Amino acid sequence: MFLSAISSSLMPQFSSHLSRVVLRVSNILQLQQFHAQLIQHALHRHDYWVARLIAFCTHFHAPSDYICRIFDSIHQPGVMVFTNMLRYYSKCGGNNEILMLFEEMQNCGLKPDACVYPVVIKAAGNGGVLFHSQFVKMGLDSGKYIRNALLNAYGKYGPIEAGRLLFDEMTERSVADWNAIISGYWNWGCEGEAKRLFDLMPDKNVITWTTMVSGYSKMKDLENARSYFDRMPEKSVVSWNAMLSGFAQNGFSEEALSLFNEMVSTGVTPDETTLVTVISSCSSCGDPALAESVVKTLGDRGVCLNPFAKTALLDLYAKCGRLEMARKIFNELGVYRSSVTWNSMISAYMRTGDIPAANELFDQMPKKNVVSWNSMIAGYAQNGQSSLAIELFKEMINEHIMPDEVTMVSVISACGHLGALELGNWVVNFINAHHINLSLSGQNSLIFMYSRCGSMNEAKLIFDEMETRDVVSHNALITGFAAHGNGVEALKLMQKMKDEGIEPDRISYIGILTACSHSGMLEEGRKVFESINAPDIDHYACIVDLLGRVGKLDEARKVVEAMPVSPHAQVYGSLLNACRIHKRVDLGEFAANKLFELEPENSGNYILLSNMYASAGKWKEVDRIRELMKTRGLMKTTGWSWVEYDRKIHKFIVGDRSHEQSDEIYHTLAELKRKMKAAGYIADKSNVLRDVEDEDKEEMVGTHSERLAVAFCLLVSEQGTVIRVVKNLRICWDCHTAIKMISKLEKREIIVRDNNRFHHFKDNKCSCNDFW
DNA sequence: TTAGGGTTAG
Repeated sequence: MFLSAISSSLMPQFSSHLSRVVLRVSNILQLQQFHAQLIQHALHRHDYWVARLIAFCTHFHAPSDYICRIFDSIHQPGVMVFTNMLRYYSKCGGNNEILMLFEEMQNCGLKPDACVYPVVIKAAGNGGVLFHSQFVKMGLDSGKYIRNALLNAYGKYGPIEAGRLLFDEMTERSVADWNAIISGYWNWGCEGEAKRLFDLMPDKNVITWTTMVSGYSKMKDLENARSYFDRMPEKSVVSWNAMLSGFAQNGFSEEALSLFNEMVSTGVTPDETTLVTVISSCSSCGDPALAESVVKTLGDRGVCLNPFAKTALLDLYAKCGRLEMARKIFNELGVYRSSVTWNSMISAYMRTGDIPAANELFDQMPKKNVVSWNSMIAGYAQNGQSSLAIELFKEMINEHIMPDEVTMVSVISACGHLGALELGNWVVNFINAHHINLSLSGQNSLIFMYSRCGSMNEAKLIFDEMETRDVVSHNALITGFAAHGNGVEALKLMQKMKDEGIEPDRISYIGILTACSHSGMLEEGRKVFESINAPDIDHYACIVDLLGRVGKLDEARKVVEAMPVSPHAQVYGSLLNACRIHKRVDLGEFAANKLFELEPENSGNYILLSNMYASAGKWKEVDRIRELMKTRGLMKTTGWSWVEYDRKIHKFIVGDRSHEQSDEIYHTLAELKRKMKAAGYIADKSNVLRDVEDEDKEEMVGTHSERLAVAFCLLVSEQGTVIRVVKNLRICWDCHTAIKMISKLEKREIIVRDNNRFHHFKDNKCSCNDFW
């Protein structure tokens, strides 16, 4: 029957025989027999028959190299062969091949069939609309399918207004045209116009309704999505899938699973896409057993796992900690791995902290996309490798991969962890220059970054300018106030968030209590602590710290002894620190002994105790602790000190001479020493200079690297500017004294970060109110 | 031979 449409001039002499063969082709084997017949009759280069052959290949999913061989064997393909090749590539998503073939076809002087244009427009992506004016000139713009393809291109890539103009000009509009423009409006977030056209549309079909469901889902308006879904005159499996993914992608995985049950009990047969969404929902619920049972049940009904579903399953196993199962699927997928498969496996390794394995896959990955880079950058950041995260971000830019908001959240957060403000500011400029829009989580990360870098004014500015704020936004700012010892602002913010109807969570309370503690606000802190519904162990650590810092050491000890849960190291750490400040050796020894039981390997605790003895002038005890550390093999653990300068992080360690400006740094240090001597800072009980001369002791108190960092800052910074010493600068007693003196000698303000806390040194004074 | 649904990163 289909042969009757072919003009007789194209019919070769054996056509009647072949037509019988053609009619019998119903699988790939018969297709090959048909091919053999063509060769036998020397028709394997004839345009019409080869075109038929390619159409069969497309229909029966013949391997691509088989089809390419057929195409390549024709020296001068005609319009029909080209057309069917284009259709083949259209079916398997070979957009580049379509554009190349289309060009080749024109170069050969062949006039493409009108049916080719919609395929080419679709394949051209955002370039599809460029054909529009060409079609107008050629008089092709009245073609039904061409106009629909153009409408789709405008809907997907914009400008949507141009699509609307085309739509309005049309005298006859098909259902597909209406659907295309409505879908286009959803794509551009124009809910009002999408709804208006939906209401105006005369004959809506199931696709129209489904477009509305997925449109509202994408706008996170699940109430309306569900309402349209419930009102649909008929539902297809795609409609169910749209509603399912609406729930799944907006974090309502349990609702998705219950809708899936409803779908099955209604008698709708799920397809492979359903399976993908359901597996992903099981993954969010942390329920691999459910996913396995669904896979099995649907498998029994003939629904199989396509590469999408297999990737979803891989991700499920990865997230449930079954890495070997995930890797097995990854290996089995072979050529069917997509970039999503690779990315999922990379982040699986990063999640378990296996950076080398993630790195290996990243290097092997054939086509990296922005998510691949984001997975790596976030992975580094989450594994405490902030500097490497930033290095990778720079590499990404060098490779001309455009970062998105997700990239920036990781990078901003990495800058925050490093306390690298200059770098942070550069990142903010980058975001502005490239018009990267920051959502709530992006703005929250900015507040975190500025707070960690000590720029509270900037942090507040971001906070104040935000349209909506959540508990994380408030916590980021409260934690910043806490680090700066600003209890008043922290308490104000707590009240403000309550007024806005946002209930403080455990993190908020830790921040507020810390702020009170660093400001010496005993009564306010007590009140807050008493108001917490069920204070946890960290809240206890905060109140112990507060009581200890203000000198209520016995009360602090009573709280520790009366705690409903057994205290962790942080609780005893706070107590020991308080004992150091107030020189309460007896209680300090009690706390230290508890700490040595809980964390025998943590050299910081020994240093804290040693510093307590030092502040009390008990030098014999200081030496005893040093010996203890030596016998326990804890002398090697010396931290790096990091300084941010000119958007680079400079690292220093004890006895370090690896820095390229080492000579100048040591020279500056010696100069400082000379100035201090001249200013009379020699013979007092401070061990500042003693440490500089005694390498052994330096290692114990770990201040040499810090002083190198300070010397570096002095070296590179302009007179009078703020010096920013970042990360790992544990300010022990002598270092604190040293920086105070430096600030006076050099007449500058020095800002030093001590873990989460900032110290502003100016004119031999420090902003903190500890009793140093 | 047109229009609706899918997996990954913060």
